[in-house]
Amino acid sequence: MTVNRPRGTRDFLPADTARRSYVENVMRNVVRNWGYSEIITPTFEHLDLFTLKSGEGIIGELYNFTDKGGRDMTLRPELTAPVMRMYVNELQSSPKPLKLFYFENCFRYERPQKGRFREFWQFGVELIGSGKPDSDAEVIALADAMLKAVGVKGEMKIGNLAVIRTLLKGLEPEIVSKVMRLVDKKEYADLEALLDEVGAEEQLKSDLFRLIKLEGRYILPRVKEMVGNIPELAGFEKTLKVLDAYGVDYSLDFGIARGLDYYTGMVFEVYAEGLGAQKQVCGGGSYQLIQLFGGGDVPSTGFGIGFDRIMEICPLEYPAPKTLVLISKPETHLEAIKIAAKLRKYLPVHLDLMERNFKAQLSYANTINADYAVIVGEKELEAGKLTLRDMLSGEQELLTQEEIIEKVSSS
RNA sequence: GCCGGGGUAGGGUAGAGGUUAUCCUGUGGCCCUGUGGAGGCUACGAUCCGAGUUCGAUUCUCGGUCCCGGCCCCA
Repeated sequence: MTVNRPRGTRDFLPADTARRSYVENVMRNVVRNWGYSEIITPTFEHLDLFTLKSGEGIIGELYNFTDKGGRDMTLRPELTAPVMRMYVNELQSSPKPLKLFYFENCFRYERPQKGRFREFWQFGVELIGSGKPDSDAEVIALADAMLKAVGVKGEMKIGNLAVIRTLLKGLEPEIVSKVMRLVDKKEYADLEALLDEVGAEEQLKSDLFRLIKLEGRYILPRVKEMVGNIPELAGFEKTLKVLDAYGVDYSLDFGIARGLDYYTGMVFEVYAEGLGAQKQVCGGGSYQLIQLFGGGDVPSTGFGIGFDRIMEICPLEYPAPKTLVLISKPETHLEAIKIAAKLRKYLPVHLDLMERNFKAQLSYANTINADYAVIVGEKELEAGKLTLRDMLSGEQELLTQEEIIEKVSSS
């Protein structure tokens, strides 16, 4: 009987893993240079943490379980809630703004398809404690910088929920939720039907449709005509000015309407081509979640990047380090081990572990695509040197260990 | 949860209701104990699972499962 990997999970082979961790570190370097600190939260949490945030309805999409103490638990489906929980538990009195990032696996019980797995990785950022325009702008610019650093070209769309909420303030809360869902899905026919059904005013209808069809970078004046000069727009305008200074390319879209109540103002999404039905590679915005978890009234802004989708379209290749294979004979094998120990301080070194003969060791070096073979034979040891063979050109020269390290490192 | 297309060695494939199920590649060993990539020999290695039809099923039928894509959902 063979046991297969669970549905929706993946094995990452050595080459995949090397590339993934390379790209991951490119992204890490960007966020670190923006002054963000990495955190790690538990792989599983109390089920309540997520039902509190997203409602009981998400249980169907969670990998939840009851532990041996009878507690309802779940593998984490995302990291914003855990980070907020961590904040409330341990970080409330730390200096603001608090700038955190994470790179972790998440689990969702969903039907796998292109760009969607049951175990997937999220790279995310949370900026806690500031609701100022500059903070919103920094988070957007950081997402933009991270995507650029890994060579992903996407379309950045920015919106602000205050606009559509102002427009809809005369409607019942549950109607507002329905409207926002339809807006987000761009189902305009259903939207019109719903508005007629609830007897919305003509003015509201025409404004709403105008609003969600507005596109581009310079549509704010027309938005103001509809909702007036609400204070949120002043801040939003400032955010956009900062983004211009950062040189971020974006377009505005007030049809981004994440239905969940804790999104308060700015929202943004990045879409990329080449991903089939799952085009969104990044989503974020400003939100209020901390009160929900028992903390104070602390504004936050954050985003999550779907790392697996990034890997699908990211053009970066892993620059493999130069690799050596030491080739020895039975008489020189122990000496080769001593030499390997020294060389390994600088370079990846392979040694024969299968008692192969000279020729087979060289053949192994070829098979694994080693860059160099280092021959540790009697002749070399007598001379106090080693033969370095370039596996590509076949050229050989007699060198000291130091010369080998120097030559290989600089090639 | 729903719809469509698939599943033959580690990877890629061919075939056929019937004797030992192809071929390529891979990996180990040998030819070959100080010079790899070629070649030869050799070993390893597969019909997704279950039920049904049949004298006989890997092939046909049904169910399951997994993979791929789409819908729904997307915190």
